[in-house]
Amino acid sequence: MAISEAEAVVMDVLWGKAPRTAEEILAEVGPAQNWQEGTVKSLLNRLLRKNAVHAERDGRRYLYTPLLLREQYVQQESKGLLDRLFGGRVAPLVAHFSEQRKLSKKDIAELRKLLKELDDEQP
Amino acid sequence: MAISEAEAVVMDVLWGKAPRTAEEILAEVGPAQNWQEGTVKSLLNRLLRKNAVHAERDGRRYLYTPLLLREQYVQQESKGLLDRLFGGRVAPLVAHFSEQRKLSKKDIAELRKLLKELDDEQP
DNA sequence: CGTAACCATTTACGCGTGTAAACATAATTT
DNA sequence: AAATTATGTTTACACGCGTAAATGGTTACG
Repeated sequence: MAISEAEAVVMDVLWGKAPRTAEEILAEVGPAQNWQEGTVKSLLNRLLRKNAVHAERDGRRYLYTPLLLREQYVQQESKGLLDRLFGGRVAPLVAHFSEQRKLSKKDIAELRKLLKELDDEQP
Repeated sequence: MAISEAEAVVMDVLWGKAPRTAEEILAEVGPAQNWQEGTVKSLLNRLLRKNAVHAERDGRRYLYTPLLLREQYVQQESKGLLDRLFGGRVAPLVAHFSEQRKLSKKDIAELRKLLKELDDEQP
């Protein structure tokens, strides 16, 4: 089953550094998110049930490690959006942002570089 | 309030051609989606409540027209994903697909053309 | 040892969603 | 006019989500 947005916030912490305790996760995410302890615990339990994280006992507490990889998650999410909105193709997405003037100088420079690299790979 | 995925399917029909009756929408979307009549009606009502469509009486039925524009919706959705997963920037998204080898020849060609056009615009 | 502190697990609750069945009402057909 | 059809509106219901309170079980401290 897919992980929800709130759950993804917790995953993000674990992707940043793992393993972590619930307390550490709360410390990193609680203030910004305005979450209580119970909220983080619930999310962790749901992630456990979804096999997105693994918990290992460490004394009286648990250490949580991500099982779902960030790459996998990003892949699913982006592919979903691409399929739903752009016929599964990347160029129309970029065109969309281009039309909205949402491409920064930096984006454009990086895209150029990327295309050049693709050239070099496949001579 | 944001429109849901099922609601977006209905919007898609209306974006394709409007105005439309509920029956026409069902005809276009029912088979693929395995939806009954009631389902489409419910979704239309929720879209009405969210001010995403407008309904105009036409004899005994209604003609539905989109109020929310496809552009707006696509913008919201893509920006959301970009912000959540790629720090709000387009290039990393493209890089991601590039790494996953999900860029088609056609994509690459189109991206090239797009970048060239950007060049020409801003000489 | 009894009790407080610390963690985790269970339970809760309102809300949106997906999916319709029921119901209401006006128009058409018999 | 009665029955049927067409169409929209209301109600339903299970499920996931966001958010947390309540409960339960250990360890630590007085």
